[in-house]
Amino acid sequence: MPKDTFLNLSPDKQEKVMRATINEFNKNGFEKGNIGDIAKSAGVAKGSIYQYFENKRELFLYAVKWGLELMLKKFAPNITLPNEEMDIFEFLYENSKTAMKQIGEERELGIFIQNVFLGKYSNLTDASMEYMIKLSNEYIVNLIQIGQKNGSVRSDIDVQVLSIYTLGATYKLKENMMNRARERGEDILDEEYEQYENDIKAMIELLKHGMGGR
Amino acid sequence: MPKDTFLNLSPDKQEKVMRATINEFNKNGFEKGNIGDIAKSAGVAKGSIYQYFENKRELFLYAVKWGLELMLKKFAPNITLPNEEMDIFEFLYENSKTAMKQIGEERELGIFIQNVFLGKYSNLTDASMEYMIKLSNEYIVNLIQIGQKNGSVRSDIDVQVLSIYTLGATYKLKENMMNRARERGEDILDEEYEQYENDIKAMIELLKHGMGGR
Amino acid sequence: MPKDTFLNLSPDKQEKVMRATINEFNKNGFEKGNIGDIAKSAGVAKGSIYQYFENKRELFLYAVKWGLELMLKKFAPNITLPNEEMDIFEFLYENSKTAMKQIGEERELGIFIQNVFLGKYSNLTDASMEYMIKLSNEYIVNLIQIGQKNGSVRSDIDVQVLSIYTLGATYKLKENMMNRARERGEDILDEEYEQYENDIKAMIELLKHGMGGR
Amino acid sequence: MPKDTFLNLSPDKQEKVMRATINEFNKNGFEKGNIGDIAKSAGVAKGSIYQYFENKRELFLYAVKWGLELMLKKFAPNITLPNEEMDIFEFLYENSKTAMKQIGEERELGIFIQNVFLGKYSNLTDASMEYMIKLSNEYIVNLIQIGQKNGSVRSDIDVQVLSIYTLGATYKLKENMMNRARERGEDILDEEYEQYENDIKAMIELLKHGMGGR
DNA sequence: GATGAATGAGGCTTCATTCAT
DNA sequence: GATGAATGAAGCCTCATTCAT
Repeated sequence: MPKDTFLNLSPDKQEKVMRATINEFNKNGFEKGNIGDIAKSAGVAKGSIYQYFENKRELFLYAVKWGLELMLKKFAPNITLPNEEMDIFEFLYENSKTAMKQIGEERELGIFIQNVFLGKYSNLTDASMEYMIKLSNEYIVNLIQIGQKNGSVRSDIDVQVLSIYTLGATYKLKENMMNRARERGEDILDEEYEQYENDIKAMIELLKHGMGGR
Repeated sequence: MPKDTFLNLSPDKQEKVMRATINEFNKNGFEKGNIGDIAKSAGVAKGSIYQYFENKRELFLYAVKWGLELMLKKFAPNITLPNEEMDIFEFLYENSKTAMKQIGEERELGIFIQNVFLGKYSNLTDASMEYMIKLSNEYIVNLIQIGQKNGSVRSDIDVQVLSIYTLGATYKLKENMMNRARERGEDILDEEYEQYENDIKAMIELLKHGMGGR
Repeated sequence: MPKDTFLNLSPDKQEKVMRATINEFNKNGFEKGNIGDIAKSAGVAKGSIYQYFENKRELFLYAVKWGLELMLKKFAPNITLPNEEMDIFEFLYENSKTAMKQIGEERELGIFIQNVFLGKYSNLTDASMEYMIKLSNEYIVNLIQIGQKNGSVRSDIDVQVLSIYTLGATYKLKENMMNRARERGEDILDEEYEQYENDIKAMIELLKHGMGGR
Repeated sequence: MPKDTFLNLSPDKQEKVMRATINEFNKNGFEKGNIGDIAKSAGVAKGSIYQYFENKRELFLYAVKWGLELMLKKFAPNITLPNEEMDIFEFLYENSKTAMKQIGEERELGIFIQNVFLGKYSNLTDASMEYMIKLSNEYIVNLIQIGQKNGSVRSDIDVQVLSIYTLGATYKLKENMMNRARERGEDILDEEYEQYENDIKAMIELLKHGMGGR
């Protein structure tokens, strides 16, 4: 969706523009997000933004795409893909720890993407974003189906329901971590890592066995 | 926080203004929400809004308060308060069914309140709103503690973690119901009720026993 | 220019309204002067102001008239009228001391009237105000002519020029006293009276003999 | 205090904006002065004004600065600086004649600056304006001190008092000339020049020798 | 292609005046 | 006549987008 002018920029410049965009929208939301400020902090002219993107909306939308792809490029190697034999909860645990580290390294970006998926910008979603959300949903569904096949996940409940449930159960915890990450400045302390890890463990345990007594 | 001018209006008029407000913010969010349109659809002059409220922000904030209180007034009688002996999950189930009906009857309002608590307007929270959120949090914590005392909830996990988890696990489902309610027009069909009920049951089951195999 | 409704009010009420008016315009000027605030501080309803006066402008204009008349009523007995034999400068001196005391007793009013004559509200002057200004001008002219007749004022310069000159020469000093009166709270100290008196004496001396050397 | 955007404009454009500003404020005062009208009569878009100045107040304040500087640039060469030997009254006379011509050539500007110094916009004064007023005061004090040294001004009266007196005595006359200049259209007739000159002469004479008889 | 000034629609807010009780 | 709520015109200011260089 960006114009060719943008794609012809050096990757460094592109990144600078994108990060400026993401920071601005994180700080002020979409409506109050200011194109002039984005341009300034990216070190380009305001007019240039309009040579790169049709309008504010397109800029935003592409920032989402760009952010997601960066995440994948940067962290995909660390992601173990699910396979037929693995215990799904074991997998989630490992995955979450990875995500935690990612958030550590890419705070702003992580917050941005989270907000997008949490629906903060729900008025802005378009076809491409819906596609991405669909993908991420399929990923979870796939995961659960593997779990059901190898018996690590119960089969008496519909996959879709399980998927939604998982997303939700994970959501608040992530949000919590986001907020803490935000309040904190740059550095993550070891004790915090431990804290996070404990939270994640508890969450996985709950996902697996529920919170019922006995 | 409204001025006396507003409180002196007939309840009918007050309601008309509030519903117009809520509809507008639901439709366009806070920044794009248009005072002129609110006034028009409430059938008052734009200037009148400013005799009722200091500014847009106060209008919004009061709409939240008003919405919550209406919800309570309207549905509180149906809400069973938790008591020492009750099974927490049983309680959640009953509660959710009630909530479901509420959403059916007060679609716009329900969506509005949800959005507020889901953080869509997070820049706007003020002392009074934080207080309400705190209240709702305490409510859940209280619930869980009762459960832990009477053995219906496991005690080896921290109350706060359980509380966050519960909120999250419930959240996506609610959202889902919201969206469906939204897309649908006015009428809820019987089959939908059934569908909702099944979803709720599944969610409670998962909350209780987890999604682990066996 | 006020409507009969105003003139039928008790003098006390009338005074309250007028003083509130004068205070407001002193504080905020005409444009920013707020009818609602005037009403509030006069203890009447905003609508009542419009039953007393046609509009803001008329209210202002009448406040000027009222203020002037009050001044006259209150201080006229103290004012020695000029007579054929008196030394004009002696007369001015006595007059100024009186004015000084008046300012002490009717600070707000004095400031208001001064501002009017100093042209702060020059866009608002109407026929009646021009008439008053003309009167006050004639008063000075008359004074000077007496002086010229009895020899206390030089006759080689045009009366109009002398009149303007006198007004001007007096003006800055008055302004000065006004400002000091304003900054000070309620009380005038004896030393201040002395200070004022010295200033006045110096001014009269300059008026009389000029500031030329020798 | 204007933004760079303004300073980068061609001097012609700057002048056009400034004159439009000054005219508008002369005509309607600050509160009623209309940014849209200023823009229109300067031939720029309303929004542009806000790219030049932070807000209405800054626009006004800069117009004062600009006006003063233009006056200096334009007329400074004609101004004889006071020196130790000169008769102060002679000096004032020459100066006033110059001022008179200036008013002839820059009517609107002259009126504007006069109004500023006469306190018509007293709510708006800021640090920079106070500084200018202080300067102009110092100028007069300096003048008088020279006079006292070389004997052309009496020494038995305080410099500050003399300074205030001079300002005042001059003021009304200037105002008078202003008003006449205003009422008249563009052209100054020769007879008027003569009239002015006579007035000035009379004023100087009064300043010097006073209006006392004999 | 880059730049940054120019544009003007749009929105919040104020408040003199009118109106209904 | 008094009251104070209702009205809506008007104005400052923001800022996405366009334009000229």
